[in-house]
Amino acid sequence: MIKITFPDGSVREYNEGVNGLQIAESISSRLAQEVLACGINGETYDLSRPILEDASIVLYKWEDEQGKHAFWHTSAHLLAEALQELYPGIQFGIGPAIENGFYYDVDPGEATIKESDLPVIEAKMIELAAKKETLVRRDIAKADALKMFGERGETYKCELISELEDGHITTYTQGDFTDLCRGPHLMSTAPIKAIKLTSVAGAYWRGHEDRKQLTRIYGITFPKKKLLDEYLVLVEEAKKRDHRKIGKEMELFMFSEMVGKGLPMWLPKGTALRLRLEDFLKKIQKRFGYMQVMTPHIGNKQLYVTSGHWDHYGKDSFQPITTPEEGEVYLLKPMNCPHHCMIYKNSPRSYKDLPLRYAEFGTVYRYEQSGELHGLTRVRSFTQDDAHIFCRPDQVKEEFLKVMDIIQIIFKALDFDNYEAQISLRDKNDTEKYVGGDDVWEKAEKAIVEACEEKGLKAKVEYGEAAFYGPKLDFMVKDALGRRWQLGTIQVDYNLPERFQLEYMGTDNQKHRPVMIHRAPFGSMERFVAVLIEHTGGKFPLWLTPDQVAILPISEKFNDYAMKVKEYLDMNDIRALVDDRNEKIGRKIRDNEMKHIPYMLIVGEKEAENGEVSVRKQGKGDQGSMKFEEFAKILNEEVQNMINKF
RNA sequence: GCUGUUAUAGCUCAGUGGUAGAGCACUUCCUUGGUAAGGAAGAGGUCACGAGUUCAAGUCUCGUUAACAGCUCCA
Repeated sequence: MIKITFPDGSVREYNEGVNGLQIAESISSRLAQEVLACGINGETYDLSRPILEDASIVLYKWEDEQGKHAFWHTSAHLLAEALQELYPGIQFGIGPAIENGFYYDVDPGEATIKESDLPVIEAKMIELAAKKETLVRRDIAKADALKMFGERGETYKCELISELEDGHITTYTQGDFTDLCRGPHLMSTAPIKAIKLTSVAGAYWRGHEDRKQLTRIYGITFPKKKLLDEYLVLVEEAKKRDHRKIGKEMELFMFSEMVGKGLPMWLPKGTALRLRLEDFLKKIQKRFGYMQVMTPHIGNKQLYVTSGHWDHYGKDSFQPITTPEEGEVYLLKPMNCPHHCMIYKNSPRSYKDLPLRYAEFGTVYRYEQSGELHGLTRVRSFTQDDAHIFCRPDQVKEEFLKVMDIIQIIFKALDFDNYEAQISLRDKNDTEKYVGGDDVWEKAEKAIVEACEEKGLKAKVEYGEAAFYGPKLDFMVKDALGRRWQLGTIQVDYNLPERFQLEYMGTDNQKHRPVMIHRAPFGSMERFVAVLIEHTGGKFPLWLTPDQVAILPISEKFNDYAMKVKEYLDMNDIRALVDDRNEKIGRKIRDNEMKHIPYMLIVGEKEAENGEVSVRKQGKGDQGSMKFEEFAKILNEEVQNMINKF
């Protein structure tokens, strides 16, 4: 007998070799129907896998991440089984469960799999799932695995097997399909009731651009059709928050083929929004001792040769600008740091001057690969809310912590509470990619890790994600569809000061090298506004929104009074518009609600006589009447209260 | 850059080889109203661009450009 401990602490005894399903059955038949996988001593097991020793158990259902994971992993195998039938000779790469569903990377040889083929594959999956085939787990010796997959011509699988340790290799079989797989899986394909293959795309084998591109098929499955329908509605809802769609509807920004791809233009309303954000950050930066600077949009090529950027990105950048002068070469600036280094160098610095914090909303130009461009989140010209802090080595941590404070203030002010922090360090096996010695890298990496610890910030460490000149701390936020985007970033850099020979005079009357911190709390104005749009669905906070007030005359007779109110609001720094269309009031309310305008002022005979406005709050309806001067005062107070919190 | 998809009126979209369509938006007229869509009329398109097939192309083929999903990349 073995002892099984349940999550509530209770202990039951079972025969050795009992499995998760039998344990579930011993509790209730309902549970046995719903359970998908189980956790044994923290490791997820198949329900049919025997338990051989005392263990703690957690039974996972659909509601649990582990349950969904097993469900989708088995779905990936079901997809593969269907593909094997429909495309004889097809080769398989990997097919994991992901955050929402699963995918399988396949090499269909001569055939191509197109989006229009997906319904056929779906139908085959449904047909196979209806057979309720059980999944059988087998241990297999490495040599046998290589032989078995080798005979089938599965070169991708063989490559994977060759890297595995003998004695730890398992396969799963359902029906005629056997896959190299660690599991865990459902007991059978029976629970898979609703299937949607969502897209087909290319994906490089093992993520390497220089290896073969396989065909990746994405899908999602559910135990009930109703859940699939709900999921599809959710996705549709999320698409309505797409910043590209809202940006067009609200006239915030545009693109033009004539101007060029990836080159956004800010329309008046979008500009109003962006300028507010910039003012907001400038105010905070002033408090933290920053000084604004401005630099040109181009720089001499030599500047970037010195910084090292030419070596790293020259070929993949907008190409050099030549002039009528022979041999004179400029580059469109892809970052602001070299310019700021030159500002630092403009005069001799003393240890007493440091830290120096130069800030600039600097527009930069990067030739991103065409397939990478994406709305405002990935563009070829964008404005960084950039700053470079030049400090003494003993000031690095303190300065780093202060930048973290600024980022926290901003994220809090705009309700970005679901961010993830990522510490991006260098890949120690590929030092070619980086400039600078191990000692400075270690110092810089240590500074970031310590700063995060000190702040109690839970950050995920990613190796190989550092910039070529230094490690960084990035703040990632998800968009409407769950894609992660890097917004705020802080980077510690010992290298550029070296390359530009930056110096300051120390207390010892000797020259020393300052440390540079690069930071951009928004990341870029473009990307930040994009994510902000998707988070708010276009319902921006009152202090930020382009149009704060819409004045709606009951009839054309009151247009003059409405204009008078608007003029007063204009004078009081309130952004208002008059809807003077020849429409009924109900219509004007509807249209302006849909434009996400926070306040509507309805004016008719009563209001015009008394110098009043009838106030209507977005989504909240009629709020009663008041003098328009009073409304202006209240609105300005509301804005002031919001801003004072920052 | 790569794989797949798409491009028709300002916007959302229908149009499967034979005269270019709808709803919304827009303009004009009627209506002058009280808290989420009043009525009528009108204007608006080199069907992304360029070749080709065909008696005939928005529709089929090829190329280009741009956009969308994903991969790769992201100073």
